[in-house]
Formats: sequence, structure tokens, C-alpha cells
Amino acid sequence: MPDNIFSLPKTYEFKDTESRVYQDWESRGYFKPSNDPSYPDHDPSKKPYVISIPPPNVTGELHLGHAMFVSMEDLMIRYHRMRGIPTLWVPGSDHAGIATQLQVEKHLLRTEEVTREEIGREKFLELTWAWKEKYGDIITNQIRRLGASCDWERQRFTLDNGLSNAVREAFVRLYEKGLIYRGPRLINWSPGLKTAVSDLEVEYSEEQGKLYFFKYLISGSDDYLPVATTRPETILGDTAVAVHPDDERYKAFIGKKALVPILGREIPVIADEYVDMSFGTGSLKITPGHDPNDYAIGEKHNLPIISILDKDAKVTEAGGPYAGQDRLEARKNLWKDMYAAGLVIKEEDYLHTVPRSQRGGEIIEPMISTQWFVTIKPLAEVALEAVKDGRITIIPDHFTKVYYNWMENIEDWCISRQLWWGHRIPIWYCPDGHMTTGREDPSACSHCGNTELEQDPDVLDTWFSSGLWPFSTLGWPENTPDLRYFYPTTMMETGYDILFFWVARMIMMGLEFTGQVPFDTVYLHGLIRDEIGRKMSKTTGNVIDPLTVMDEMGTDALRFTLLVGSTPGKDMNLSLDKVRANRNFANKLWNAGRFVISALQNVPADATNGPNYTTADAWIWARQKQLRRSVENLFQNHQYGEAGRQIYDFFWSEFADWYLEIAKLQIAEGGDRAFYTADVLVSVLDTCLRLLHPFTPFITEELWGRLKSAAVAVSTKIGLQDTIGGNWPEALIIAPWPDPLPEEGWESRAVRDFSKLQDIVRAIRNQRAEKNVKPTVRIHAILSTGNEAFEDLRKDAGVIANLAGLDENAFSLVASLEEKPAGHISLVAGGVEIYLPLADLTDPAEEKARLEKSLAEVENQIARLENLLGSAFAEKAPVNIVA
RNA sequence: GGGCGGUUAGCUCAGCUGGUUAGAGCGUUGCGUUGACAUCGCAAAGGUCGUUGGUUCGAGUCCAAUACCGCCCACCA
Repeated sequence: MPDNIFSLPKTYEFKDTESRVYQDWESRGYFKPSNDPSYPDHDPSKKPYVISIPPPNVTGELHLGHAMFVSMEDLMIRYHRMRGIPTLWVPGSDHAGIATQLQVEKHLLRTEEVTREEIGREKFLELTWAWKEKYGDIITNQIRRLGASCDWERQRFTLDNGLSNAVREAFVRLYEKGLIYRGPRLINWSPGLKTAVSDLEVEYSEEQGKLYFFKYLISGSDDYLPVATTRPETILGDTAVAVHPDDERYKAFIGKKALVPILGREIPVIADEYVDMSFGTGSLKITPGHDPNDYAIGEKHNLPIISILDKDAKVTEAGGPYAGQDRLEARKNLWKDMYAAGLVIKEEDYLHTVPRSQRGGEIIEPMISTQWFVTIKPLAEVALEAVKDGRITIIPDHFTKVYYNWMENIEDWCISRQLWWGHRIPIWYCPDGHMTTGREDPSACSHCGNTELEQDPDVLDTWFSSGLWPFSTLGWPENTPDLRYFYPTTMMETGYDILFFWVARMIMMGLEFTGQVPFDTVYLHGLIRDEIGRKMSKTTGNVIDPLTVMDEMGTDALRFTLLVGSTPGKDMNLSLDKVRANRNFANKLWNAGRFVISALQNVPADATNGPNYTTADAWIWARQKQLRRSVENLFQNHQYGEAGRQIYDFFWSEFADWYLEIAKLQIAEGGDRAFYTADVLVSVLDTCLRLLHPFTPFITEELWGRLKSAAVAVSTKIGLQDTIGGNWPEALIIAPWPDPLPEEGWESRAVRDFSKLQDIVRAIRNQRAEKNVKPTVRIHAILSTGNEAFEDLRKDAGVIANLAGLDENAFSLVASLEEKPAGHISLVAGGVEIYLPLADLTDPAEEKARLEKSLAEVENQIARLENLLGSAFAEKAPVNIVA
């Protein structure tokens, strides 16, 4: 058969379709905002819907986390676009300091066997930019494949000129305001990466270690304080031993001097309530240089700080004989020497938490280092308020508490990183140690005028620039038309795992620099795990590659799975079975569409008489209306998954399973019946495609285009009911959204009538199956309807007969029956008595059981009704429920 | 230590402001391919909704307690 307008290919070729459809959308400019502020006809009063993409790592490769947020945000964008709202989705990528630098370093080492130190900063940055140019498009092209309808002409990169300018402005403003300071503090040092990292970049893992007990000798006596530690090497940096002031055992030692093992340094025994008398030995060694708690105690007691580890985590000169040894090596050697010196008491197995780098996995070393910090409390207070007073809504709600908790206990943010790839800190030092900053690079020291300036070698934390993302991408600090119109943005959709890293910082920085919240809603999705709930990781080997999934089953199937399988804030386990099921759904869509389109060639272009609808027509129309109301309600509440599920169910188990089957009969009747049936078919299919478009954009666009062509070829009067606006739009992506229609009185009646019909058909099918009547065999039946329902059911007798496999010639429908026909089994369904001539095939015992079961059901129902009448139910329950 | 989430069919999970008989996918059983679809259809089996108590005419849904699993934050040597 030729591939004409009424004949679709048997299978949906998603690969060809996806790239063709995407290119078409993009080239026609559908991704651009409909009310662009740079155009003369711009209407500033139309409120836009704006999302800034969570910028992926520029050298990254697509994983399911990307697939998740792209699907979700694209759904939101497409929905609003179809509602006629000017939408903007700003794409871009992040330079991702550490991640990218590591990747390039690894590459250099592998290919040219050089380190970054060997080639120098300038050359290294040059190579990294080249790397970015080469690989930077990979991720954005992969995001395109997912169907992302973002405005690519507004694509940004955190290191591009505009955004670098924004970073400079932000830094200078904070500095001038006194909210940025530099100083030696105890920070988290990553010896492998050789940079400081923020508190958030440290993860704690519970590990089996040892607790080492040893003697702290008291100077000038034979007494000692027993002390326990998990890290003996830090003994080298001890500057005090602390006991609880009320501890009777050790009171006498307070104020005396203790001797650091091996080194023999004298350090004071101090009293501090921080010490827990009941834990360990009850006395605590204090290493302010390498432990956050000890640092705090050290500050309080004015203790000196000794750094015993350098940037490679090797022991410094302060470690005497152990200088130059690695931290673990020193631990072993020191302990051995202490053992020899008789200072060891014992070792015990001990489960403790070890700080590890989120990136490299190596042990993080707390140490004293001079770094840049943001005084965060003033920013946090404002950001806290914005959520508390409802200017920002977090979905799901329970993350609001998590946000509060973090904001209320926030610590200053270490923003300097000892890396090269990133925004270099805009501070210059003169030989006298003065610091100069500025929006332009200074030529002389602002304090002494010295022109010998040297810029701080460090760069800013990647999240410093991402924190500006919602407004820097729109042109800030310039007051651009985009910034004026699109800012504040509407929706921040991202994973809950970066609530603190990113979302919280955008809120703080947005409020600080623009005086406005950067977005009004935060929607947090969950993480994607494998099908048994494990985190996906390369080492476990359970990673599902979205690209492979798309290749095998299509983008729509993957999107639908991610969107419908997820609930806000909850992790989802992804299994390929689910994707497969949704690929089957796409197939179902295609075939149903194929049927509707091919059916169109057999219908007249117009009706000769006014509208005349069947029970099935009224039913599917009513259900379609109900669906639209429900979907709208769910969308308003951000329950996209449930909305998708309902559309899926409606399409498959109502439209395809029932209406399509009946439509075949109605079209075969020809004439007006065929015309009106086609009208309903096309209208309902059209509605479904529109509702599904945000979920599965490709197949719906493709099918809709074909449906439109076929419908238009037949008649201008088919398929243009209600909202749809009177004529076919140019493309589905910009077609009007099926708005909810007000409920009308006839709807519930139509649904009830049809479900009666379904009950009857199901009951007969059930008996046929039980009695093993071949599907092709048409059987006789008598339906006794009662007077009331008789006329209604008579209209649908043909439908019942066809769907239930009854012989139309030997099938009788009567209002009442004098006596029960012999040799028939009887059923009751949909308020109708049904007699089927299947008694011969019936085992009496089975039949008895069946009847008893149905009797029990009837009794149950009577009991319920009686209960209803007698109880307070009728009095207290609302009328619509009672009815 | 503080906080949060989960516990529903064999498996993986939905179930919104409490409302008739608790759903889906996969799996299982039986039957079935002359034009929408075997990536399918028809029929079916399968659940004391973790446990206990409470509120209510009515609880998977709300409240309290409890058990188990998971996550986040803090980080007592």
C-alpha cells in the first residue's frame, strides 16, 4: 500500500522522526519566547514563564540525572508554551572547576605525560579552553536529543565574558560591603587535589579504625594522663591536654605541664567543659591545627597552633624526626617509637567517621590555611526570610524544613580554590601586602600606588558563579531588556542533592545582588537509582546510559518513564522494563492514530442533519472532559506524574480499548453516524496528543501532523470541537492547551450509562471465557432489561452484540421475561438479567459456587444500603457522595 | 545527637484536599492473529495497605505510639 495521507507506516520510526521533528521546531523558532523583549511589538505586561537550566558540566556526558531534569523542565516549558504564555528556557553549561581541571590533567598525563605544573598556568588554561571548545558541544547536543525546547540563542557558559563580568561585579560588591574576608582558618584540605574545599564537599563515611590509648607524661613527675586518639600522628601538633574541670581523677593535673611524646615539648593541661568525662579516658589531646573542635578550644584558651602536615599531607618540620613522612607512615612510625618508649597503653578496634573528598574519595585533612571567605550570615538571614514569608515555595514541602535547618546553622563559605580553571580572584597584592580590587584590573595599588601588582593565584569556587546563574545569564549586572522582562525567573527545577550547593546560594546571591528572589518556585526531583534502589555508579556497573536507552526505545519512552515514574523529592528506581512498557505505549499511540487516520477516508465531509451522538460518543466525550479537568488540577499542583498516568490510562483503556472498537461499528454505518463518529475520534485523539505533548513531544508532534493533514483533506469540519479554536494550528508544539471545560449535567449520566454497557459486555465475555467458547463463535443471548432501561439499551444492542460476540440474529432484548429460559445460565450485570445458552457446558458445582458468590455480593450490597439508610451516613455525608 | 522520608499484589511502584468494590507496569494462569496494534487483544488469579490505639457516618489517606529500612545534617577523642 502506498504511503498516502491516510496510510501511516506500520511502525513508528522514532530515530528519523526525532531528529527531523527537532530540527523543524528549532528552525521555525518555536523555542524562542513568543514575547521577546528585544522586538518592537514586545508587551511588557504579559508575565513570562522562565526556567534557567541547571547548567551541566561543560565537558560532561549525559546521564540519567540530566535526562530527568531536562524531561521535567521541558514538560513545564511546553505546557506553559501551549497555554500561550511567553516562555523562556535558558540553556548553558558550567565550567565546573575541579571536575574539568582534573579531566584535562588526566588527559595531559596520559597523552603527553606532563603535569599542569610542568606546562604552566597560561598554557594549561589555553589547553583547557581548547578542550572545552572540542567537547563542550557534546553535552548540549545530547540535551537536544532529549527534546529540550530551550532557546539556544541565549545559551551561556559560566566562564564567558558576560558571566565573568557578573562574577567580578559580585565579588567586588561583597568585598566593598565587607562581606568577603581573607585569613588563616581551619579549612578542609584535599591533599590529592591540593586545594581547599567547602564543608559541603566533604562526605563522611563510617569506617573501621583503631582507638589508640597512650600516656601523656606530666612534666617533672612519674604521673601521666591516659589519652585516646584515632589519629596518633596528630600528637605531633598537640598544644594542650584537656580534662573536664569537675573530673576528680584529673583535677590535680590542671595547670601542670605535659610532655608531648617523642618530641618532649611541654604543653599545658587545661580544663574545659567540652571534655566528656565518660568517653574514652576522659582526657583529651588538643590539636588546634588539625581538628575543628580542637581549633575552637584552642581559640578559647589562646593555644598556639602547630601545622604538622603540609599541602601534600606530609609531616612538616614541626614533626621533628618524622618530617617528610606521609601522614599514615608517620602514624605507624610514631606509634612504634612510643611503644618502645613505654608510652603505649593499648589499641582497640573502633568504628568512626572519616571525612573524605566528595570528588576524589581521599581523606580530607583539616588544616590551617589562608583562604577567602564570604561572611554568610547576613545573606542567609534574608534568604531564610524569603522562604518563610512565601516569596519562594519549595516543592515538595518537607524540604522547606531542611532548607531552614541548613540556613540557620550556616558557616562562612570558603570560596577560594587552589585551581587554575575558573574565575580568578580579582584581588591584587602590592609588595607591601596591600590588597586592591576593582571592576577593572588595577594598574596600581589603591593604598600606596605601587604599580608592582600581583594577582591572587587562586580561583573562585565553581558554585560562586553558578549562584549568580538565574540573573547573570540574563545580562546582569547590565540592566538588559532580558533581565527586566524575564527576571525574576519562575521555576527552579533541580535535584534535591544540590539544594545547599546551588539553590540556597542562588537565593542568597539573588537577593543580595538584585534585591529580588531569583525564582518563585523550587521544584526538587529525586535521584535516579537502579531497579533495586542502588545508586548508579561505574564501579557497581549498574549505570543505565540514557543514550543507549533512547537508541533502543526512543526518547519519548525514556521521558515518559522518568516523568510518570517520579514524585517530587522522591528517588525513583529505574528499570528498563518500565521504559519498555512506555515504548509499548508509544506503539499503541501510533497504531491508534494510524487507525483513526485511515478511517477518515471512509467518512463524508459533512453531515446532512444536526448532531446525533451515541452512548459511546457521549461517554468518551464526557470522560475526555473529566480528564482535562483532572490533568489541569494535577498540573497546578505539580503532580505531573499522576497526570501522565491518567492520560495514559484514558488513552489506552478507554479510548483505544472501548471507543475505538465501537467507532469501527459506527463508521461502518456510514452517513451522518460516520461523520459524527469521525468528528469525535479526531477530536478526542487531538486532545490526547495535546495533553501528552509535554511528556512525549516527538511522537505526538509527528502523529498530530499526520492527523491534521488527513482531517483537513477530508473536511474542514472534522475534529475542531470546543477549545481547539476553530482551525488547525501550525504545529502541535504551539497548539493551544486543552483547557479544562466546566462540568455539564449530562456528563455523569453519560458515564453511568456506558459503564452499565461495559458491565454487561464484561459479564458475557467472562462467561464465554470460563466456558471456553471460542472467540469467533457467536452465541445466542437473552437480555432482560426491565422497563426503564429497555429503550436506552435497545439503541446499544448492536454494540453489545458485537463487543460480546453475540449472534445479532438470535439475540433478543426484552423488557421483561415471563419465565426463565431453560438450558441457560443466568447472570446479572449492569442492572440487567442475562441468559446465555451455556448450561450444557456448565459444571453444576462450579455454577453453584458462582451463584453463591454473586448472591453474597448482592447481599453485601443490600447490607450496605441498609446500613446507609439506618446510619448517620445519610445525615452527615455530603449529598453528592450519598447519591 | 538532630531532622526527614519510606513500609500498599510475587517484583518495582502510583494512590492529590479522608468518600462507593485500593490501581499500574512487569511477572503468573487460560484463551486468541482474515486490516490500528503480538511492542497486541480477551478473561482471570493475586493485597488483614508494617503493627497498635485514636478521630470520623466513613481511614491506605488525618492524629499518637511502635518496629524495621533508607536518606540528610552535626561529628565525642
